[in-house]
Amino acid sequence: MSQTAPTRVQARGKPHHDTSHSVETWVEHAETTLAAAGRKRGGARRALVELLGNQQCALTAQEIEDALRHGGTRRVSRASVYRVLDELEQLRLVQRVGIGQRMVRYERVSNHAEHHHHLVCDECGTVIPFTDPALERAIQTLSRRVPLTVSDHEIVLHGACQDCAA
Amino acid sequence: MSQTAPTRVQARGKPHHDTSHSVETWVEHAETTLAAAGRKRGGARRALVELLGNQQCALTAQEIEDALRHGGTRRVSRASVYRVLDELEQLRLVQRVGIGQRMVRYERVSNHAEHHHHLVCDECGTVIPFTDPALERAIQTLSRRVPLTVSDHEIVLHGACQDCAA
DNA sequence: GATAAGAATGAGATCCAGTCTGAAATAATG
DNA sequence: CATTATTTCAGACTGGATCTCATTCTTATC
Repeated sequence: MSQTAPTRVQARGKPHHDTSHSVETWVEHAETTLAAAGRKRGGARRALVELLGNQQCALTAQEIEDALRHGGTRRVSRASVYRVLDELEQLRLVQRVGIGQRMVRYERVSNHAEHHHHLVCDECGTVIPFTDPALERAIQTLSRRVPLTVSDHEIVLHGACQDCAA
Repeated sequence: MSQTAPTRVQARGKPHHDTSHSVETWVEHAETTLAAAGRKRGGARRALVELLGNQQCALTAQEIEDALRHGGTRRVSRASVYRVLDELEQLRLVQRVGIGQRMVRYERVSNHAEHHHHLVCDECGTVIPFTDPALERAIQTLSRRVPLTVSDHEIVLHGACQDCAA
């Protein structure tokens, strides 16, 4: 199991994750895919893609709207946030994460190396990403036996984080 | 992997699952727990407990309200549905299931033998329960290594069901 | 670089699952 | 059956998400 820091909106600028081994970053991939789908390049969508590209973990629409407003980037209307998120989801660039909280969260679809799941503290709501190869193998095996053409999976562990359990 | 029928609101009457090996049914356990918590026995709560006891899988609040209205049982107000669901969740008799759809779903907390997870068809929204011991073992092992006191977990496989994939 | 066609965006109305409130009904107890 | 606390109901309200449509921006073409 490897694990990174709790969810927080990343500042703009260079992505914090290591992309040196990738042929293209998620942002590049997203823009290519969008272009291939015949989309024009508006400012709102570009700002959103850039923001999502810098995130380590899932954000709510609210967090995205606030981050864009206060982050120095252009302000983006709520309608655009949801519309763009839907488009990106359609193109499999972004996925919804249903973490049991009230609000839906969104995060970019990662390449295999970055694929992760979530730990959720039911006390304070903190979301922590983790990865576990053994779990992924179990899911792979299971997916073949199931009466569903599996395209995706989601795993959430609920409990009390170290601060709240203390 | 074992698997049961797609989610559907079960008719009232005898529970469809096999309880012959249990010392007490979930409904009995729920009523005992409720009584121990000093609760009186109102009609709305009793109707809800009975309905949930007959379900194989998670329902939305809407489905519960409709099932009670049309199922011959007494009508129960929306406020009561949510209130009772909250109480039952508090007492660990019911758990929320965040399946990625808009609405939250609720299902009774099962004994170990009945513990299951969900397959969701992203086309038609059908929810199918499944169980997988290997997956549970992987989760068990993982839970010990994680910076969270794990109390629960949730696994959802997304994809296209046999009807929709065809 | 002007122009036209259509895509992208914003502001605000609208929807709806879920929550809250206050009054009325019901259950437990003596 | 009277008392008292719990339970329930109807309906108002909240807030995240969606929809509408007028306006602005992109891009293709000239």
